[in-house]
Amino acid sequence: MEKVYNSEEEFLKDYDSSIYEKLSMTVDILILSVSSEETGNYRKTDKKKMSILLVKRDDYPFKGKWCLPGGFVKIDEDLEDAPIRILKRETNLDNIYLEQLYTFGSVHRDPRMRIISSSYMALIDKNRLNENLNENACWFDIVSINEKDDIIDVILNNGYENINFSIKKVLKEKTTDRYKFVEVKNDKIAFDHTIVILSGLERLKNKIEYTDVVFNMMPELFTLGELQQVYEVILNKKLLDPAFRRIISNKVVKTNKLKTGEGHRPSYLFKYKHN
Amino acid sequence: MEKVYNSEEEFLKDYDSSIYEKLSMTVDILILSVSSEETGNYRKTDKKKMSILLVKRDDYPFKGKWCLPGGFVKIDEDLEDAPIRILKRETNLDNIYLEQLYTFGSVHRDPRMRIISSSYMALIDKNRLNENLNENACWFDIVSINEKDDIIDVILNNGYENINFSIKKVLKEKTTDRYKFVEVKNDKIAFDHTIVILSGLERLKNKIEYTDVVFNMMPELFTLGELQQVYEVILNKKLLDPAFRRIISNKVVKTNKLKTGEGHRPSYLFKYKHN
DNA sequence: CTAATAGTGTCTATTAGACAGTATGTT
DNA sequence: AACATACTGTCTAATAGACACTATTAG
Repeated sequence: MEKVYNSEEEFLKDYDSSIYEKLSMTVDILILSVSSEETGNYRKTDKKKMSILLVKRDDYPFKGKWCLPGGFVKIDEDLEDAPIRILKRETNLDNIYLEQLYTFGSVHRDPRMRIISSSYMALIDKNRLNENLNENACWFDIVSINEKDDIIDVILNNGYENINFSIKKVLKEKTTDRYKFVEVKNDKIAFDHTIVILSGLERLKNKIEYTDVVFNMMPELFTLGELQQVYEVILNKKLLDPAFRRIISNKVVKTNKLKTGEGHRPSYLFKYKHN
Repeated sequence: MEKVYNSEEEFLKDYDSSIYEKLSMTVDILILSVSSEETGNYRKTDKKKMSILLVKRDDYPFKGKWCLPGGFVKIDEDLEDAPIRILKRETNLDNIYLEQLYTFGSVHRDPRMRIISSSYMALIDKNRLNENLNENACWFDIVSINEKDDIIDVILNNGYENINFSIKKVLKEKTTDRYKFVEVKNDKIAFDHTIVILSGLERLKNKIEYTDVVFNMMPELFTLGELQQVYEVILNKKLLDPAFRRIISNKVVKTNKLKTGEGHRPSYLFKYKHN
């Protein structure tokens, strides 16, 4: 016969947590930033690209493949503290914008054992790039993202190595409009991290329209041209100057400082304006 | 000295998964629907309210309090299959729109042991309400949601019992625009489920604007008046008829059927149009 | 007839898109 | 001077908000 408890304290004292089969939890972080590539022409502005931080696995499983920085959630650690700790470990950066993306939990997503993983997105100011990176970590530029017929083709490059993968957008039945990503081609990225990468890029693309998250990727002072380039690289399309300036006009404040020495008319530096 | 593995198979055969401390994973489902309340006047249309399904806990912890339907994720079950199973158990419904909301993982969110929980939102057609409900489950109408000075006050009612809780929207520092919900007053709802409820309602409010998810809450055939009422109850504000009809005109198809017997001009029935 | 909702026409205000123009520092 | 970007003015197209009006049924 089952024991009857009269208070929560009494119940908890007796509680045996081993009756359920337990599992492991990890977090994976998609660390996004915008990098600049010299054009060679002293007049032209640098070409901007999105970049993501990947880590080369030097252990099984997926030995030799690239993956997102991540790690196990400690038993006495809040879920949301895990990505902060891992971000610090990999980039030595504190106080970074982090946002939970999605929690993946297929039974066989990790060949070792049952692992459920929460993915996070971190947005980093480009000027903090390449400082104190963990040695196994490496920035990859997103060379191109091409979508046609529901197949998304992505090419990454870190200066030495190309990574190319393809994902298909598959409509779910009972959702009227949502789709999920399914890997079509991928031989260099471990786990389900290609899906995480695309989910994060898509999330950022949406969020840039109705929030101010971009400013987490910007330095304290920036020109409107630079800000526009970041928008363009995230949205993956050209914007018209007057329209762009109209839209961001109430999110920024003009300073009296100028950015000069660029081979053309100098531009005013702006700051983010909290509302 | 560490053993060197030459293949993934070899590595996995030796792998001891017990080296990490494990934890339990649950899912909680916010089941949302729209209910109708008779007005007493044969001419007037029913008053619509959002409703959510809550379960009374008859065991510790939180014995006697209400919570969202939920349960443990089985060790051999995909994460996303768990909410499907639990939804079936509680409502006997299949093929329902389900969407992951957020994964909560504070160390002490469950007093028994370390549990991380993924919350899901399910959207149900009002005409399937109250059929084959699990006996411990009960629909609560959202009587009111009032927001002033970043405090959100919610009142629920199931016909017998009132539930009233308050949540504060607190800005996070390093996010430029995101806030999180913090409980201010709550003595009837278990765990962190008040937060899940508000997150879901907010998500739905946003998604109704840029997706077609509403139609998961509608029957096969509906009038534009009914559809508009569902929009209004989700957005918690009145809409102007012409504007509403313009916006949804490309999402619906008019049929030649009429809804009559309402004490006023009959209205055409419409169907959802996939695009 | 009346109460109540169904459904439409149209005016106005706001916002988005597009283009063309002027401005200015570096080499 | 010429190049490249900075920045603005303005026209047009599209969209959103508001109001007023007509239509149609059950009782």
